[in-house]
Amino acid sequence: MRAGLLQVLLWHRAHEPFAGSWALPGGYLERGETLEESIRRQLAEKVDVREVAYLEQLETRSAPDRVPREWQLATAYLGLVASDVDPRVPDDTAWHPVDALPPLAFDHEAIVLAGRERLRAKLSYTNVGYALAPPEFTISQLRDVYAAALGHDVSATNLQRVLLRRGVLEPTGDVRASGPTGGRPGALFRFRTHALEVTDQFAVLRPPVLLRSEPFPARGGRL
Amino acid sequence: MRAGLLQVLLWHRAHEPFAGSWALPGGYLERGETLEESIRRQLAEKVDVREVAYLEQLETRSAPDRVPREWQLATAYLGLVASDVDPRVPDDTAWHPVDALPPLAFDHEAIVLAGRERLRAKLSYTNVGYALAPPEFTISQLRDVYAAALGHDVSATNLQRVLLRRGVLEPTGDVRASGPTGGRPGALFRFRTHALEVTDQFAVLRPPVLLRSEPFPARGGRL
DNA sequence: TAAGGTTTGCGACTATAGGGCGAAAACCCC
DNA sequence: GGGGTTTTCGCCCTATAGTCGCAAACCTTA
Repeated sequence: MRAGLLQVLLWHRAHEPFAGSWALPGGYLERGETLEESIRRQLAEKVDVREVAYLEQLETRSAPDRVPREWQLATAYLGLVASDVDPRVPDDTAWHPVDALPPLAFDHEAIVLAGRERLRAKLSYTNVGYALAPPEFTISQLRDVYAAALGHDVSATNLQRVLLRRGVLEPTGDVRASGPTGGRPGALFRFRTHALEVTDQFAVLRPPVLLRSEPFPARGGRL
Repeated sequence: MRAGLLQVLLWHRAHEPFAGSWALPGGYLERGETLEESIRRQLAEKVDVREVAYLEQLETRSAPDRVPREWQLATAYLGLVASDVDPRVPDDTAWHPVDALPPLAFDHEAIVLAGRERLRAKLSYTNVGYALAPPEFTISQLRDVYAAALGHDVSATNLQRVLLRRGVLEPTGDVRASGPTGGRPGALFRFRTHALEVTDQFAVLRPPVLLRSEPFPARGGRL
């Protein structure tokens, strides 16, 4: 996430198959390694990205023809890097806006799109935003992050109200030092926790409320 | 799903490791096979279940110690069988209520619980119900199915209103022939489609409504 | 120091989806 | 026809969130 756009880190493939096209970074699992450990290792070793704030398994893809003349399964992960960190990446890799992908190798385009959908959904009902935003931020900054990820405008008023009511954000008490182009400085917020939390409220068809203790709190001796 | 309870089909293991305990049905992937094809094959061949109305990949588990003295990955799937079908299963397999699981082999307990959570979540914002319910049903029957899967009481009134408004259910026009213990016969409904559909309304932070054509539809020349 | 421009904060209003409840309707059995 | 049971339906209430507009706070420039 940079330059106001949601971006993916891609490798430029030098060898067949798909020499010349772009692909998601990845590699083979080593013995005794967890999938997640492997992902983190590949990211660190191969593209020197260590600041992955969130990592989630997407899907294991098994179509027999996904790799030409080979039978190969791949497990895709979604990894998020905050908008304020800018890891130096090797020459053969580059960030690409998700909205304007070059031709991708294998089934990687489907994977990227699936990842974007997953991210968009989770932004709605979890606090994953913590993985995209800087440690502290104004609501406007956060709005830009959400807008980039969601792909449409977001109302700062609404964003603030929703995330505050859910207890996802908390004010730091500070105010941003200097506005970018003048204007009232914004209050700073942070995500209350940097671990994934799900907003329960989306469980429709909720369990009935039974013990409503004190159904009618003493209302002043009406009888 | 039978007897008003959410149930899982389990194998009784005859050999080590975990001889004597129960396990999820499964097996090895064959060359050139898709994971989903493999699952369907295993279910058909080994436990003779062919009526899987819904199949969804859960997660690929890779902990190195999940299988003793071996390194083995497994991809778990969630499969749903409608409450009215009762496949005959071999002697070494049986349905178990998810709420009262026997000790399970490997990491299968975690998988079952993950599957239940996934199901519960998807019942809220998709039409997966079609995979659990009979082709036609009264709201009460559907309520029982939902209650079993969700693990808590469900209001028939509410269920009907919600699913009708979402356009998930449609009335067949018929009425159930004979009530079980007398009482008013219920109207019959069916799921409008038996393919997965997601209720969009849960995307909070929706895109702003721009072109509100006809903001104030001709209200009778009030100046 | 005052005016103008810009951004942020916040409250008021509205819309809508869902939950709870109770009365009426439709059936069975006696 | 009366009593019991289940279903249906309407009404009311709440919670969540989308929209709007004005006031507040800051900067720059005259």
